[in-house]
Amino acid sequence: MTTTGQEKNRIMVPEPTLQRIPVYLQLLKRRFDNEGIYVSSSEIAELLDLKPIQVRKDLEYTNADGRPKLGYNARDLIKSIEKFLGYDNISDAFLVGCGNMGRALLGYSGFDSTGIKIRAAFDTNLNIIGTQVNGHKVFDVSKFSDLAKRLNVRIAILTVPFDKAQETADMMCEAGIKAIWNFAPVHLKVPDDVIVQNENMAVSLSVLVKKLDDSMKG
Amino acid sequence: MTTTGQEKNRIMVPEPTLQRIPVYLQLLKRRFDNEGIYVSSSEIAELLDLKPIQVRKDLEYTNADGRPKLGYNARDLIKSIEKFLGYDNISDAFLVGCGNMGRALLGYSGFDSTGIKIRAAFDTNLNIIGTQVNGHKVFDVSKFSDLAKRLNVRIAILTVPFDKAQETADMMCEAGIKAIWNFAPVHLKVPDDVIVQNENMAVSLSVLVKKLDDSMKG
DNA sequence: ATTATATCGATAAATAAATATCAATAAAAA
DNA sequence: TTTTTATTGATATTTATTTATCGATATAAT
Repeated sequence: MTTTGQEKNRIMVPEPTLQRIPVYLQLLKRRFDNEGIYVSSSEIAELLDLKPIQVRKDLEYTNADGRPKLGYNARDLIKSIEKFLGYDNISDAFLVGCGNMGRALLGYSGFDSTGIKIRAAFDTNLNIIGTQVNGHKVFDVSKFSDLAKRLNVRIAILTVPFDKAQETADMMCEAGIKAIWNFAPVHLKVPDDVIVQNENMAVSLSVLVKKLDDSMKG
Repeated sequence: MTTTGQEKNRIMVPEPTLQRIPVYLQLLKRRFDNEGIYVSSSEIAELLDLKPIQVRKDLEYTNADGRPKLGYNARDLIKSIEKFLGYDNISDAFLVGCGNMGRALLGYSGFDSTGIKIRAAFDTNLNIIGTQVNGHKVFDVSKFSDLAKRLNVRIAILTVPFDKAQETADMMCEAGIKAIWNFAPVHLKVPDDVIVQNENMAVSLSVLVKKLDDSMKG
């Protein structure tokens, strides 16, 4: 019998909740990260256009501890969420594919707070191998496996063209990668113990265009 | 009484379905776009790790017409989905913020198929105003409103730093923009008739890290 | 011509997620 | 001190989404 990856006696967090929790964290760090500040579910809800009940229910999963009449101590809440998200275990990541999207991610500073550090970048293009891209050294893809194993890297960012995506993913999995952040517009086939998070830009844009289309017609 | 934007007597499409439909289209165009080819819900499901029933139910919303024993005519199915997604009405978009992410999107070729065309880019940086970035002319942001109104542009891509995001969104809404694709890690406050699609990279990465963390511990 | 088979599509059931209700509680106000 | 108020958090309800069942049907095999 195969499980879907979740253990039985572990608290199951709904996917929508899981996606909202980092948003709460971003907000809290930006606007409430001061000594002794309290923040209520209704304040958070107001700022994010959600309902207070939903915020409260989501925060329960992080073991946040609120106080009647006051709300949550913001500092404590931030700590609860960070613990929940596993930010204590800072992880290294490798990026493969230094095209437009790869370069953008290498230059993005917003990941520091997520406990992730892009350690190295890889490509097949001889013209950029050996150079630095946004402060990251670029290696030949053939070195990926060795380095990943040596440094025990578990997270990979996949930003290669779509027709190279599956073979790159295969290579990553063989190198011991357990989580792939996939920007190629392709559904990757990976072993059961590998997690894939898709970032399919064309799909997002399609959804937006469809909603606009509906709202114009409706 | 305010509605949430959906009309009463229009068929309501579940959000998860809406997000899967463009994925089907990508797959079909890439692998089944040939004369007379039939494709079944089970084939599609197999390729995307979904269940046939779900695929069939999703496709029903597009008015796809399947045939027992054979499945769907691929060409017809593609047409159904494209019609559903509103690809007939090709739209222009403006992009504001030519940093790393903005440049990546300006260089991304995968949007052509979604019926969207980035017509111009905008920035505040005098060094790049007037230049070309990935084949797109960069204008001063102060020109956005005029041009948007003149060309009747309804879609905007927001790739400015987070602390400029809300004011940029405000400017866009005043210029008549009705759909914002937001890459800033901020929840935007916009009028009810404006659609926002968030692409919050740090959030996605957090979710991935959390899932990895769980799968290691579990 | 008949039978077996693979599929769709309608309806029903099960599961997951969002929302509502309300008792308990701690702070603030009277 | 007592009352009012805003809030959490437990439980219950409602709504949304996924999954199952099964009759109808068109093709292919016998």
